[in-house]
Amino acid sequence: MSPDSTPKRRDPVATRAAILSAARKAFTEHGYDGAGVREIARAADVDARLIGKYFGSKEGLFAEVVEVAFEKSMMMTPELNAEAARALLTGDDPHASDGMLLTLRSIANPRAAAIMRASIERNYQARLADALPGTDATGRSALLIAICAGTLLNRLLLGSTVLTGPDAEDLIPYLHAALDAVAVAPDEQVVDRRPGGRDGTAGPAGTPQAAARRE
Amino acid sequence: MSPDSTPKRRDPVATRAAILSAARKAFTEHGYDGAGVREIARAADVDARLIGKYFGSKEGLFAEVVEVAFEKSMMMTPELNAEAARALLTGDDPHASDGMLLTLRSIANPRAAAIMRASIERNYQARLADALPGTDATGRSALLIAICAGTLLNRLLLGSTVLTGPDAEDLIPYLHAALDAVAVAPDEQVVDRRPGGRDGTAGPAGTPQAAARRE
DNA sequence: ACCATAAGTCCACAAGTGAGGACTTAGCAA
DNA sequence: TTGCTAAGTCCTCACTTGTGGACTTATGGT
Repeated sequence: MSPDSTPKRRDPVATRAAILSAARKAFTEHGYDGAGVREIARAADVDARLIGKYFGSKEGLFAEVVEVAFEKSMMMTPELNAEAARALLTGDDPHASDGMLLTLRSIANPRAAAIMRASIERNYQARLADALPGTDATGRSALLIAICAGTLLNRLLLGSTVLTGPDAEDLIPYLHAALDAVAVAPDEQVVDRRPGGRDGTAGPAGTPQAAARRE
Repeated sequence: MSPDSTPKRRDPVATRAAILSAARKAFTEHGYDGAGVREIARAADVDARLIGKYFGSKEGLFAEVVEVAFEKSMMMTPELNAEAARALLTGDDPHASDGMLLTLRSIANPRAAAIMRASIERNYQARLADALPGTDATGRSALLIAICAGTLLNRLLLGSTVLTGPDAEDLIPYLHAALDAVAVAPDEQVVDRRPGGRDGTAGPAGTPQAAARRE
């Protein structure tokens, strides 16, 4: 991009930030193994050797990227399950699922997986567990993460035809119900699920089956 | 392994099978990008060039591996959700989830993803949808696959501490409920969920919350 | 003004990748 | 027994990977 005419201004913090930003993009797009240091350096308009200078190694750079990857990630609470289900199945915001995509595309590499596990449990799963009422909060939050990850995997990475097609909207209530089955405090769940209870996709639970399937 | 003393017996079908078997193992263990043709050839005790001869390319070999990867995969029906939840969270059978592992570890590569999507929708998701009562069977089967994939991902690949620990058993009912929320015909679901209905992990649904959470 | 520190650059290495051409030779049909 | 097809082997190519050493030069403190 920049011709070698100007020998490049020296700005350590800007350089570091540029590398970090380019790395975040490259890793979420191509995964840990798929993204090369040269490619990242080129995108950051920086010499490749600087990655080693600033972050020690590719692995060190990855660890720092992962650490901030889940910051912009959408947060989930039991009350937001309806919106979460919709976002997971129709998702438009390109940055909401960046952390998940980064994880899914880098999961094949065991070292990357270890780095991500630690960071996720500390920065994301813990917050999620705090928002969950009832027992087994940590385990249930892990389950919620699993459901979200699996849905995004099937839709965005595998490219499932049903989930990418227009009929994906019809599945929102089912995904919503599945999320509620794990997230919502069990006693509330039972009450709301009664036929004649709250309808459609609103509120916790509410399996919208009453109308459909009545042949 | 075999010293070059004997120049190797010629047996095309056995050679082909050996390559296929070694490739299946390598791909499920290290993913598409992580497994090299030389490594596969060495494991099959075969010259690397033969892979090109028999399968055209690494991609061709992968496609054939994927085609049979979900054969031994455990099948799911709404009635088996309890066992499925247990298997997903405590899973011992190393071959039951081979197809899923292969998928999860190769998903970062777009070409591999395209191959897998086609094969999964044709060989696995279709069968699963046939077993689902009610509407949106295809979409719901995609959702079920997503939940299973996400759980295995979090437990086996990411290495979630809760899911790998001994407390994972406590989560079976929650996962069971989530699966039922998608798989079981909605009307049956509501009936069974009533407190005082069927208990524990048995039968469809049955969120086992009655005992827990009563402070 | 000077100079030491460190930011940025260039070249190189060793190892690995997937793929293909040219060759030897085993196995089977005549 | 003689060929001929194809199975198996060897070597090579062109390329990419992450990392490191040695270098130049801008920058800020004195």
